Amino acid sequence: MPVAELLPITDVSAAACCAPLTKQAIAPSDAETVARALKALADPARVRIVSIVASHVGQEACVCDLQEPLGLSQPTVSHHLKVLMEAGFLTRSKRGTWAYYALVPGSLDKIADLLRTV
Amino acid sequence: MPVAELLPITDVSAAACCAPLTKQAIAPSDAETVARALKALADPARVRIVSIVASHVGQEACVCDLQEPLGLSQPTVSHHLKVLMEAGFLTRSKRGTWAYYALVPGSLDKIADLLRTV
DNA sequence: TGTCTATATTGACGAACGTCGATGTTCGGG
DNA sequence: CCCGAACATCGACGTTCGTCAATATAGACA
Repeated sequence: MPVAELLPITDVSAAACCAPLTKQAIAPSDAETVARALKALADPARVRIVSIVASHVGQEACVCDLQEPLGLSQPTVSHHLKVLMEAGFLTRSKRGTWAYYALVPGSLDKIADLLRTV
Repeated sequence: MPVAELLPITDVSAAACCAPLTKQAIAPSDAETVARALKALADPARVRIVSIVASHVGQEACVCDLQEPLGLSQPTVSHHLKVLMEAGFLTRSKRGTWAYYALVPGSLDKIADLLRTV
């Protein structure tokens, strides 16, 4: 995903307080993408979920692995898992009655790299 | 800041679905710290502010540099700047009538590193 | 002193968020 | 075929968030 894109740079002739640029700022649409990913992680419970999942072998865990350490109700845990899935940090694979959530490899590094280049 | 800390690991004798651990998960208090920092960046306008500030020479810009490209009212811009300051991503230095906001060196790398180790 | 300019603060409002209880759904075992 | 277990979805509630108009503050300059 390209981070530094075209940005409609308005004429810089005006104010006296404005310093010159050294590079292009992030494009608004890319900013929204980054913000959406960060928002998915910007919750203590979800940070812990990602960490707990990553701590298990194979980097996957079922809901029953999460509910007790988090101290949250089962619907709330499922809600957070859904948010993390839709943001691309977790995948779900149902085996029998259990639903196993796995960390998407490189997803955390990807957003971390984006942060560095912002 | 230590990321992998002691975590009250409950007895793992119970369920059949639970996979073993390979490391300790993040401590709840650290998760809250990470989440608080991410929440400060989890907004399109604030991502753009950080990017625009970082794009200027010396990695600093005044409010007048931000208001027009963001397309937000001046109070809203000031509000976002305050949030980013309190989260430790920006500093403020007033020179004359203008307020210059500068990127705190390494603050983005710090949170990026935290994300990798979560 | 008084005015103008740049920025901060306040108060208000609608939208989004985190949480829960209740209910729905799906699967395995008797 | 029915029951129980694991998980998802729904509906509701209180809180937080992003935004703005109005107002306050602080500095530059005449």
